[in-house]
Amino acid sequence: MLCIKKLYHEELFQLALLLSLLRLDPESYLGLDIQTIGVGSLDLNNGSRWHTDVHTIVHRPMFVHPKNLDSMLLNYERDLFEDLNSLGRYNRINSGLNDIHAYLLNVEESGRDFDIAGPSISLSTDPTRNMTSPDPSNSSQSPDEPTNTAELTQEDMDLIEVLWKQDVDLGFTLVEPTTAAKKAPTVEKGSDDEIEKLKALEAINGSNEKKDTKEYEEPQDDPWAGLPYTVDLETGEYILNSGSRRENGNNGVEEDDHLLRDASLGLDNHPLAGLTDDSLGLTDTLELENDFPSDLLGGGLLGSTNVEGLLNNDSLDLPDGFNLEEALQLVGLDEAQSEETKPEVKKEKDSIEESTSAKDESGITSSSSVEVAKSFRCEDPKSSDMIHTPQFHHPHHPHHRSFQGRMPFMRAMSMEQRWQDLASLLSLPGAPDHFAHPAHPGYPGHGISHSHYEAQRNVLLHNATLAPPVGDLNSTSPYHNVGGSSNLGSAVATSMNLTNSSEPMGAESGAAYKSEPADMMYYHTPTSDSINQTTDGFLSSLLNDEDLHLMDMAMNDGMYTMRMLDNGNNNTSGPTGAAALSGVQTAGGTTSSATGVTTLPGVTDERMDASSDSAVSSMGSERVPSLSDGEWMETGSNSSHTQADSHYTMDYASKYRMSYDCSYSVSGRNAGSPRCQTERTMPPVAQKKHQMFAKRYFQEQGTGSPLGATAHPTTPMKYDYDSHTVGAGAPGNAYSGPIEGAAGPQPEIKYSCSVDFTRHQSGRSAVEHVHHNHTYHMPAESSGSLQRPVSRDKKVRKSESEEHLTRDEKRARALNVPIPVNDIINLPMDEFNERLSKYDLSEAQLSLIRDIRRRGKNKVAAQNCRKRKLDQIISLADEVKEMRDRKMRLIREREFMLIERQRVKDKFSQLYRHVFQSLRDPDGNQYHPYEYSLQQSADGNVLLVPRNQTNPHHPRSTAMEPKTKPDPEHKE
DNA sequence: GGTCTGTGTCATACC
DNA sequence: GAGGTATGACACAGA
Repeated sequence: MLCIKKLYHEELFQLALLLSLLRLDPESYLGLDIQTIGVGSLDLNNGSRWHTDVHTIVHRPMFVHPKNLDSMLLNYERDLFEDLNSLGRYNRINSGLNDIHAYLLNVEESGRDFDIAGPSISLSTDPTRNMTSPDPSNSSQSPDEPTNTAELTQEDMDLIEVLWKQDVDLGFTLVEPTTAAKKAPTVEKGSDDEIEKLKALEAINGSNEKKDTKEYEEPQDDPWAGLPYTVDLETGEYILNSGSRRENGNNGVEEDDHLLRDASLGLDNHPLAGLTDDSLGLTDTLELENDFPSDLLGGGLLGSTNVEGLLNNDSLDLPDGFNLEEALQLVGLDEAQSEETKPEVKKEKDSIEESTSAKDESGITSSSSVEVAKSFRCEDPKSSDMIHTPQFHHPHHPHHRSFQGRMPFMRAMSMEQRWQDLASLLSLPGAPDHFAHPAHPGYPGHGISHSHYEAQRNVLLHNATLAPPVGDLNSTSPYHNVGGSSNLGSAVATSMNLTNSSEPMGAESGAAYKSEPADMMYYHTPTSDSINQTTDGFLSSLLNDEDLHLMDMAMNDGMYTMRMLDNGNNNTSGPTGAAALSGVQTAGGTTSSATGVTTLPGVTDERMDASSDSAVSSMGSERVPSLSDGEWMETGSNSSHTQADSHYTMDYASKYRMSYDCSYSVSGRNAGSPRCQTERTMPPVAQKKHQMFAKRYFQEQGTGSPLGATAHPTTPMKYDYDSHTVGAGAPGNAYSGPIEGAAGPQPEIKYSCSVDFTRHQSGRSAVEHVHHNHTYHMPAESSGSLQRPVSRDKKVRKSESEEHLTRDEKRARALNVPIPVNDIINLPMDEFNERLSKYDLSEAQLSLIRDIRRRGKNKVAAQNCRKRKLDQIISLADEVKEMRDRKMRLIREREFMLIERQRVKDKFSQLYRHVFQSLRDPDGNQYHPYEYSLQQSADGNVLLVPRNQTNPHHPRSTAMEPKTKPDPEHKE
């Protein structure tokens, strides 16, 4: 309760300063003040007393020169919040208020009515002068404004005198002359030097407490928080207001002093060292009673450097020498680190900070007339910090955290609320009815709060040895809803939840959080054809907007484009996808359809399916110009290339789509791809056998048979093309079919008629499949009139086509190799040998044929290999991104856990102090924190272990008197 | 003219 | 061992 008083006085003091500065009538403000600050907990006997008390205190600043009030206020605030030792200095500054504390306590304990004169006495040793010597500057006040000092002097003087005497009679230690003297001048003179005098006073007090402050390891921590104490005005020492206080005398005071100082010391020595943050908002007694988280707090899970190192390490435990960033840069993920990792967290912080700042600012600037508030906020950065009290809750701001340490939550909240109150107050400065706080219409004021407080106090006082818990401070005010560390944790949790929940749509954090949906989209898009087809741009946008930004930039034109193309082609592999095909596929398909050869759906499907391979299709697309120019297609190389591509496509598709595409996609993005799904439908038959089967099947089926075979989507197309061309062209007629067909269903077929070699080749494919023994010279003649138009075009381009001949094709032409290069390359071995056996080939020819076949095979293999590499890179990039996202999630979780740990630490520290301070030796004295510490044994008992006792498991072995406390009481 | 990219080819290893 | 495949390395052409 006294702590509340302390805060209360602190609040009042500043509030009074503000009121004085604003020329407000303290008398009219009193009720408002009481309700605003919620001093119901301060109600000793009845509310009216506090009114008077407030009145008295409020008048104190009136002795300050009004001209200096502003600067004084700033200095005061600065002293309060700037210095890390603000608490100690604050105590010094407010020693006069502490005097009031002492007086109030004395009065309260004495059982007599609390009266106004007591505090007045503490404020000034020369009340007469206070009353009779109003500050000259007060004359500058508006004559309409009430003269507060006059009121005080008129009414209070007598009371002061009487109570002074009463205090003396009751044994209350009067204000030390020096203490009074250091207040009196400030109050009396009201000169321009008041600021300096305040400083001097601080210095004086500082010298008096130098001994004490130097022992504070963390002075910002108020060791007296939550303790009933008074300030010995003679010695300046803090006197614990316990039942043994008077008995112990100065020894007790010193004991308490040490104890309180050790409140942080003990914690420092405790596994929770460093946790001296005395956040009053945390002290919810009920929560404390359910918590003794030493194990948790001492656990190294969160604090382990392993985790930190792991999280901070971008290498992700990659092998030595592996530069992830370099690798990421290669795949375009490098910059994502800087854009998503740090900025993300930073943005998250900043967003909260900005929101809180905006909130505070809005609350402050709600009244434009609050000049003081503005100057406060603008001129004094500390004040600005003070205004941003909600930021203290944010764990991401170390300075805020530290600030939080030296600024109790209640106080912080009070400051903010005070501003708001003042803002509201200034809106109706002259309003007669101030007793209902305009800004808090629903605020109950004394009654409820008081009763609440009383209830808790009574409960707590059941244990006479227990000091009033710090935590019940919050019970009387709504502040605990705002400033508690639990709220801190919850706020963070809320923040986390918000950020998590808003990840897909978050603006700031979205940059990082969107990545997960993006991942989902990205990884899961292949599960749907429609998505693949329609979300190409969507994916790109997502990727661009998020973590994949750079990756997308790096890959969208390459890898992803290929992938999209792959998907697109794959999507077009269906019956309806023919229109989407372009280049060779489209040409072939349209040609086929244009020829009216409606028996080619399978063919079209095959070709499309054959082109479904991304790498091949892209390459095939690139080949389109060459294919379309006819010259390239005209020669055997054309057919060779086409079939090579087709073969490659088919080969790759048939072999890798299942075995590679699905298996290599580590990230699983292709797991559900239609391609793989389609591929899965394919029986895992050996490709070579499959191809052979296909070819033989067509051969066996004859010209008309391929339709059925080609209609099967999984049928290899390597030779289907030739087969269907035969079948499509003219079943049963090797020459009248695709080759000589007027419509020329296939480009190569159309062009193949014009050139002898090509004719042989094209005719070969048709003839040989059917008759197995048709010279490639025949097709030209046998092509008949149907082939003439085409052959004319081909002849025109003949010279051009020769330029596009591959080396092998040229060599083959030079050596008059009777077998088309395409066949040389793509024919199965047995058939290839069969073909070879049909010709009487020279050694050079045979060698060339075998080299051509080898190179052709190798070329396809190289293409497949490259595509495989590309896909592997993409997969790795996806994995890297996934890992990065996971890392970010873990970092966020870790931050959250750290915040939670800090919150629990705070609770524990308070609990520790609470329990330790409640312990009494047989004589009723408190244990010295320097000498004892609370530790928990393995069996759960809380032990009071001497500090020189390092082993907590054998506390009784020491010379000191370790005490085992039952858990129900002390584990709380 | 240098660089980059795509492609073909060779050599090699492996199946 | 032959054939096919995979892959690194190199060369070349084109942008």
